[in-house]
Amino acid sequence: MESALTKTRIQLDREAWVLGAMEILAEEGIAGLRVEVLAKRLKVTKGSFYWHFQDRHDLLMAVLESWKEGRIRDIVKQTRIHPGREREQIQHVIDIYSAGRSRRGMMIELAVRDWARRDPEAAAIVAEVDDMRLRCARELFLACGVPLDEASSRCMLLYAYVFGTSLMIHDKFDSDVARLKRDISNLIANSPSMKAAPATLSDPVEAGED
Amino acid sequence: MESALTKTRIQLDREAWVLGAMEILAEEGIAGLRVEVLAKRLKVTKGSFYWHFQDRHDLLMAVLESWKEGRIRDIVKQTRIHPGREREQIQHVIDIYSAGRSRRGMMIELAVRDWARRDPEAAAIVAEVDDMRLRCARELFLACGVPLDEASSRCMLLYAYVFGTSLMIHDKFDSDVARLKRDISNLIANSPSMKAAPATLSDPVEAGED
DNA sequence: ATGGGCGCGTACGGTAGCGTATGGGTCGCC
DNA sequence: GGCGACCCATACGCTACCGTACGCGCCCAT
Repeated sequence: MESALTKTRIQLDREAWVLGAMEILAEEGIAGLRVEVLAKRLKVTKGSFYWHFQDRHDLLMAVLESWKEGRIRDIVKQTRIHPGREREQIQHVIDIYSAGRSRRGMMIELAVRDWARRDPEAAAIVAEVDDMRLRCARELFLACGVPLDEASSRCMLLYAYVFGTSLMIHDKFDSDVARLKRDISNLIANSPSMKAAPATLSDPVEAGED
Repeated sequence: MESALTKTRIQLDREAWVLGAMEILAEEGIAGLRVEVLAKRLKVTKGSFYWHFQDRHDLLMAVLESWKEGRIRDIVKQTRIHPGREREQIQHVIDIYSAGRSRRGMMIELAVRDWARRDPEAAAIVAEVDDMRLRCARELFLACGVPLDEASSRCMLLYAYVFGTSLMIHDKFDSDVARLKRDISNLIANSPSMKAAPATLSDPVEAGED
């Protein structure tokens, strides 16, 4: 057992460092992710850091990998075909991000994408995640009876919207935000070629941290 | 007149510094906008900088102001009502950003928005610009005969899309990018309540640097 | 011609951050 | 009970950057 004096100071492993790094990434962006700052947050010194990681770049790659795996795990969970509930699942994907829900997740998402604009390694990861998400979401549209081309367009619009809306500040613009979000959701997901009636959001499909 | 020896080394003024700052902002983001780096790019030392600006914050505020004015000038130009050409103007607003055109403008746009996520002063500027753009774009929809609520939803979707799509990396996803962009543009701008036939992009409405 | 302000260079102190060197403490295990 | 392996602290050199102090040349007006 750990000595009684160490209290909560359990040994840190790589995963703990990566988790801490995600916190900072969400709050400060990639530029604010500094090893001495991270160490301070974890109540240790960087002597510890350089035991677990070769250098800062090593940490950043671990962060990218961890992020990628989490995103892919979430998206396959959210888009696993539940016959008859596809429309509902599409709605759920839109809501997860575009609603204020999961603010932290979106902050990390935006930080990683900003990072990817200047770092080819981050860009490669984002490309993978985007491709995975788009293909998975398209399957949902296809399962609803939407033609391939239209399905591609709609899920592309879907993701561009959820990321883009998180970049905007439109407090003053509209009085009825709920209506706005509902209308936009319909513009994205309501195809005339869809068989089922538009879903009005019943019980959540599955609870993802995403 | 300037001495013949100074050649191109015209005296720097605030505007020249702000223009240089915009360049760096586009390439490196707000975190990379350092006064010594900027001075080096302008072939002077920071001794000059601190003559024109009180400190780094002073420069950043000037950059924000300059950006705001440019964005507002562009949007009012692009959305000044040309009777009968409103649909075309909407299309133009979409194309300006979502097409690869004006990459530099979008880089600055994204850099400022990333900046605004952590800086209240930048956030206030972005809020102003967003509000202006949304209202101007809505006027175009209204002029096409689209009802108010729907016009609000569509122009909100429009801007969220153009910013969001610039954050994504979807090279592998679709083979026919042109069709994709055209389809999405139609999803955003083609309302059943619009009187005119869908525009197919004739001559450019007006050439804005935006 | 000359004095003063404008525009910039030089030099300095201070902080933050990266990576390294090295030593020490705490386990498990024989 | 001693020996590694593991985990971390301390201390150091180095670079980048901020902001300040100060000095110097140039131009314009008197």
